[in-house]
Amino acid sequence: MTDHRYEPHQIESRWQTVWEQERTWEVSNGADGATKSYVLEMLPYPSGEPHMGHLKIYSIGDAIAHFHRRTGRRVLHPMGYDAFGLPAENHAIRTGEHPRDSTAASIASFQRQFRSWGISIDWTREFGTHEPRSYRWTQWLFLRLYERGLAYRKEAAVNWCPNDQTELANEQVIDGHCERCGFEVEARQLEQWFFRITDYADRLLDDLTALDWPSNVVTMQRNWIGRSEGAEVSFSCPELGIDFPVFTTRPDTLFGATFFVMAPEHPDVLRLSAGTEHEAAVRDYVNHAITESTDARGAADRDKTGVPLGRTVINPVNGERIPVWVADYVLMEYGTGAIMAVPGHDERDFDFATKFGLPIKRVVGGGEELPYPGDGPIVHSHPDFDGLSNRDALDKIVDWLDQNGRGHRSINYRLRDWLLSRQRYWGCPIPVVHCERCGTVPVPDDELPVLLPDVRDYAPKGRSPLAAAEDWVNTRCPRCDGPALRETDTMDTFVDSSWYFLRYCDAGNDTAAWDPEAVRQWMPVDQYIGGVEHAILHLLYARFFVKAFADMGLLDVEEPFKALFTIGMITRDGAKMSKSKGNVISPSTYVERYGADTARCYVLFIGPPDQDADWSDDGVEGVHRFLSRLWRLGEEVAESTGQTAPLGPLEAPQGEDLELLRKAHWAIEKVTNDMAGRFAFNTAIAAVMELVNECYRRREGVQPATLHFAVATAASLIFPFAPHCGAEVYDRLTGERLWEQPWPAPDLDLLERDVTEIVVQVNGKVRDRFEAPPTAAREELEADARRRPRVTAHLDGKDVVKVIVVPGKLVNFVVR
RNA sequence: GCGGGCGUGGCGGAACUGGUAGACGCGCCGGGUUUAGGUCCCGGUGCUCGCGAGAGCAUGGGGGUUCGAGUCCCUCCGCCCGCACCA
Repeated sequence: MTDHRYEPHQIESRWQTVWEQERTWEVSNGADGATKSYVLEMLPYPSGEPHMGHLKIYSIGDAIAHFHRRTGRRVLHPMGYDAFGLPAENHAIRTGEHPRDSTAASIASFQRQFRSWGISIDWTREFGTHEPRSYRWTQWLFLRLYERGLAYRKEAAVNWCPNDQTELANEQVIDGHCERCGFEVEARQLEQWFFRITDYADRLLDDLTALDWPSNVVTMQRNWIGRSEGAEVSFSCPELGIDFPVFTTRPDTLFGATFFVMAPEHPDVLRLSAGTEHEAAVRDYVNHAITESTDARGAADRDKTGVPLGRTVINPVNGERIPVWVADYVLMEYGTGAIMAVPGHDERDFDFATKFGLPIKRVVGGGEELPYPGDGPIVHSHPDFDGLSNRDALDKIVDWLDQNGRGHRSINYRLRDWLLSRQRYWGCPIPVVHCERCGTVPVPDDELPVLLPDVRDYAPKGRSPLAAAEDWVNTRCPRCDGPALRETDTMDTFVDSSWYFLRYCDAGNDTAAWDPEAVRQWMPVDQYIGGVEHAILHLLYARFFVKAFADMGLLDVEEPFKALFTIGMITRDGAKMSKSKGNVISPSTYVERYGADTARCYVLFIGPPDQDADWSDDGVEGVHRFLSRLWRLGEEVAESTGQTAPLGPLEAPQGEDLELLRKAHWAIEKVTNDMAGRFAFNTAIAAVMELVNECYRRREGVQPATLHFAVATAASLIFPFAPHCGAEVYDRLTGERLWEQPWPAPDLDLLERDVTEIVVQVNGKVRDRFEAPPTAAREELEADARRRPRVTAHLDGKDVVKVIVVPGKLVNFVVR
């Protein structure tokens, strides 16, 4: 063995310099006929330094990018930063450091580390979402959505985080608490900007079927959109001359409605109770309900509360008068903010009726007890429907309602419009002004970007910190030139991340967000990679943007991410890494100690990439040992064969040569399948380990050309995971640049064996094994198997009832 | 409550359509190289019984289908994730 040591830092910096100087990973927009592949990992939020999750996600993406390149595709693999957002702003509030400065420092650290990891990025397309050259187009796109009526303003009860002093989208409220700081969220009424994502509910739902996404993510999106088919039915209140429509998925149970409930926020609640003996009680109840936290109100297991309004409404199907109540289990945001209550067939209505002594009526047969939510024949309803299955009755009842003008088919969604305004500093300014005379006026395209002004105080005080920048706020109306005020809200950072992948296609464009031709070339993203925590928000918003832009003629794809892969977390000692637990380890520690190739290979080798995996320092050592072995083998073979010459194949290899060649081709096939068919990087690396082990075991017994081929193959196969080490070994052996070599193809003829191992079972238990030609006939195999001494021992004195022969595999004797 | 996933040696994990359970790595045991330690190289290593050939038991528990089940079906237990009064 040579006394050379594997020195990853020298090797890695050498190849990184080559790639940087030769701009190896840059790709132009000029099509050259090769199939394109857009490989994208979710862009990082630059805060502090990259962590293990970053190492994992970019190691995965890079492996895929390399594999796609070497299998003949033109690969776009860009990088950028989701640079606006709360952590940088909170840091500014604490320290006074401008978010721009802390963000720049963090970005520099990410850039340094990505380079030290050797990730194959086209750096010419890099940008941060906080740069004016980038958010100029975020604003431009906002205005296009505004023109189409897809961005609008309305006053709404919003989720307000009293700690962060900002409102939150529904998606950012977790169990009634702020997603970021954990504070309990309150309700507030504010004028807010929304995107009309609900217009796209059906398309967002329907197009899920065409996506190659993990099924749990598809299910989560489907549930989030929450499409329900049913009917809208009008209940009238003749005293006040108002009709109250309700949405129901169960119009078949209309005859079982025994009361009617309105949400506390319903605009007619106070009017209905006015003048009744319940007026004061209703007012108290509503005030209490509205100020209560969404957390407490949302709990499904909480006791039902409510008060009667002292009014009745008429059930359109039977003319019955049923009492109206107000109760907080009815939500204003869903349906019409009022429901018909059918306690016999709905658990919530049943609980309410039981608590307040309201009548409970069965109108669908089946089930032992009420409430019964299942199917069955209609009973106690109307002669026209009684006896029908409830499903048939449902259609007939809706038809009847429709003909009589009392209702119609209807669809409701759980999905709400996307609230995008934030009373925050570090975000993209919303490019509109408010003019006393003209109202809301968009800033003209040629005045973009509306630059984020500098302020002294970042702390929110119930309004955006931008409101303090008076010189900036006071402006002229673009329409009438009168005095006007700038919008001081900034955009949710999800707006930035909903289109960044389009900008990569044409990142340098300063006359348009993108050239449609450039986007046509690269979109959709062929493989998107990211954390499952973005399964709903980011992925749904990005899909909405792409559909909206497609409708405007800006794009010709309808879906941004053709395939999605979600990665599992890296834990330590079984727990999520966090500062408070003190169990954080950083990638740089390991890159410095073992080199980037070891760190990258290890995060892939640790287990299936979509599962959580626990970090182990001993495991890192093992991977480092493997790369060292591969490298030393390369040195040894290069020295003994005289280096820099690809050796020709052996003619008619035999014995150990044949065995090692077979192992090499077996590894090629295995790694190729693991890369192409699935994301089994762990077993792919294991296969290369097997090949290297085989090289060591057989290196004394094979011809130099055989060993040379096997080692070069190992280098070639490890390249997507450990590019520096792979390139180095391959270069030593052949003088060629590995990334320019096509991915190896297995010689399947060589893999065909002239004997296969046959397993012999007796009653399903393995008793012996022997070798036979794969073409051996069943009778022959059975006879051979029967002759094996270890088999006869188990057959003696017993009846062979049946013999199963699977040619090329096994013989099973069934005995009694 | 509803929806989805998972459960395999001392540990991380392999096992593609039912057909040799435990690839690969860690750890451990033994041998070699070395003045020694480390490195490195070779071999062994699921559990129980047995000197041994070997036998029995093993993929969370129980049951089933099958010549044959980690894999399919039923059931129970445990853990994880998502949604959670959406009418």
